[in-house]
Amino acid sequence: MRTEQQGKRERTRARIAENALELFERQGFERTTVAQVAAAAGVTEMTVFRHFSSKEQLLFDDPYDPVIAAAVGDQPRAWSPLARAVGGLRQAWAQLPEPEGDTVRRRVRIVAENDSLRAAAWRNNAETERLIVERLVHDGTDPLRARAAAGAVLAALMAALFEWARHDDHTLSEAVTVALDTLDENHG
Amino acid sequence: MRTEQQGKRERTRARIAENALELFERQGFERTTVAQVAAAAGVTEMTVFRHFSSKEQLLFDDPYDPVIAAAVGDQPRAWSPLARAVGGLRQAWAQLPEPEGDTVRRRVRIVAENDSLRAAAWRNNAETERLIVERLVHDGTDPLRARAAAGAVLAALMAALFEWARHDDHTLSEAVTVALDTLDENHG
DNA sequence: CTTCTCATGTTAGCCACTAACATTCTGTCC
DNA sequence: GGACAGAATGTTAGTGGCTAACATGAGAAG
Repeated sequence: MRTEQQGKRERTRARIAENALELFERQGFERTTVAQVAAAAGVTEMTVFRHFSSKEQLLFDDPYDPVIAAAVGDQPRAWSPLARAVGGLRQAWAQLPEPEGDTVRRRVRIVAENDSLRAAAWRNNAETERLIVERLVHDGTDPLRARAAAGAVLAALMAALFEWARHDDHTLSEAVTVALDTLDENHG
Repeated sequence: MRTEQQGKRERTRARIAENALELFERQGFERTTVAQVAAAAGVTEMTVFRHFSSKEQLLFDDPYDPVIAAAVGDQPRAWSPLARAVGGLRQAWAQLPEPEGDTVRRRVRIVAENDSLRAAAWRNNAETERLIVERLVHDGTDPLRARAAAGAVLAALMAALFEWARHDDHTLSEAVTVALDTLDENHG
């Protein structure tokens, strides 16, 4: 069966990601070398890069969903671009489950504390942003307004993620809700 | 006089930045090597890095102003965090002159077309964002809301910059106004 | 058992970036 | 004008992220 080889691949990938996370927590992202991650996972540097396109991607496993763009499109076309984007995010978020375990939180925490990684997160969002903009423009929104709305909403989302990772006093959903409400006076 | 040495330093710096911009336009950012930039400027690779902390910084000369944070603080404390941030940006922007020459536009154009550089622009904004957040939190705003508002406003600002660089049909001020209005229904 | 495939290893190299030390150039002070 | 101090640049020798080309080894399939 092909399943066994795929299983092996997935296990290797997971092992690399786990070891990377631990090392990053212990010594910091920048002071950790890809060679160290590889060694800790019992693997070659080359293999790390075959599973993760860059060192940063060791922290950005999570697939960022195009579900969001669709949800934005679902909002009433009479609403302002910002209201549609906020509404879309709220709707998309309601469908996603609260993350299990603490892996996500540990990853986000590391990202939140490093300017370069925060920036890298934006590169990771680029595709989502494009999809939202595309959706809004398709429905007649001015491109500039569409980009502004999409960027603003993603900025709020990232603020929520980072703040949630830093403190233990909110669930992720709560943080996202508060952040989005800040952009949308009707609810805040 | 010390002025002559400083003048020399500035001239070298300017020469490097100019040559870099031309090369980036001709061959693209990633396909241009720092060694090429150095050679074009009649200088060593080492010298390039003494003037610019990284290859990216060759495009981010412009000092991002803490004026913005102060302007945010000037807005009525009764307003919502988002309204204060938007108002602050509007006020700060009104003080700054429309950029002369086409250098700024050419730089932004290159940044706008490259995901990595767009991300790098966020790292460049990190300090501004921190200052805005600090200002809002100091005035009693919840940290999460402060971060969301600051991020949203900067996202809108960047959308304006990128859209302005791409097309010739707006002035920068107009683009910024439209982008900020998108976050602020009172004006949009 | 052989053959094909896919994960992994090996080697060699590019490029951004840094550190340590050497050089040249500028302005100053006598 | 000549010795000196300091700043700008050059040289050399790395480290670390990342890629390309080819080699090996272990499972699946006939």
